[in-house]
Amino acid sequence: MTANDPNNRSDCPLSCALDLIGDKWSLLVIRDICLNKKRYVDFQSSPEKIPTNILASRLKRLEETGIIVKKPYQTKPLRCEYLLTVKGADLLPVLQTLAAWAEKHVPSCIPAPEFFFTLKPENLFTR
Amino acid sequence: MTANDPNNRSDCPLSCALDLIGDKWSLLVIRDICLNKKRYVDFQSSPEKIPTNILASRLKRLEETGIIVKKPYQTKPLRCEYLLTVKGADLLPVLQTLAAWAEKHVPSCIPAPEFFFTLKPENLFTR
DNA sequence: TTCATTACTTGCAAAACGCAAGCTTTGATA
DNA sequence: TATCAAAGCTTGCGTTTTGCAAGTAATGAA
Repeated sequence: MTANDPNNRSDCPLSCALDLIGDKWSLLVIRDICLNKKRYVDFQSSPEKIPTNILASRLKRLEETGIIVKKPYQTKPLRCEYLLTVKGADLLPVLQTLAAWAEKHVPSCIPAPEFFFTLKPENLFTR
Repeated sequence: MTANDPNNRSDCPLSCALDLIGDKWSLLVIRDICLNKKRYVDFQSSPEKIPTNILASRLKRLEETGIIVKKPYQTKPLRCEYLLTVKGADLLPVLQTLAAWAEKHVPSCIPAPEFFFTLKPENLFTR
């Protein structure tokens, strides 16, 4: 036996987490939602310039893994917004810790705005 | 202008952090070192079974970015161990936060041992 | 002399990525 | 009415990265 779930490399919580969001883009999409971006074009407008096919595939995967939900906000034409679930909002402390690490150790980065570190998961998810 | 450092996708601290360790394997190697693994074979023995060429390339990159150091512990034959720098040890809180998230939200994972959450960066790095 | 260990490197096929272009639905504009 | 723009994608295709297997070099042990 290798892992409870064959999609996981092992049962280690860290390994399981990285199997879900361990890539270059997923956490940036989640960051964007934390910063109140909701729509496809919003994510595309971020400075990292995520390729459109990658964005589509990440949104799909994050939805499939229950980290975000896709919710219509108008019908003609059908337009959806992407929102965090509780599972997704609970990634905020990870983002904050990682951002703090970079501010301390990566000279080329520019500090995140103060308010980012004051955000709390319970204010971010949908119900 | 896109980013201070052309290797970075943007100047966002999160983006900078992910440019360094945002992949499936890097944080697992760092986890291993936190758990007192030091040598090439130690990393290979972890349950995720990292491919040997990937391991070599990650160790190289982590060293180049100042997250780990490669240090000889014997000369005949020359054998080295990999240790965390301060920069690397300071990733521990990220690992702990991410592991806690997975324990809460990923049903298939098995909780990390208690002591993992009691570790502190200042006890992990070399001087 | 052969075998085992450690720490890698190399080759190659498969998968993922990234860029550009195209498509669909709808509302606005001329 | 014809054209245009916006939003949210999909498709094609070349490049890069990954992952598996095998091979290599240095040394010590049997």
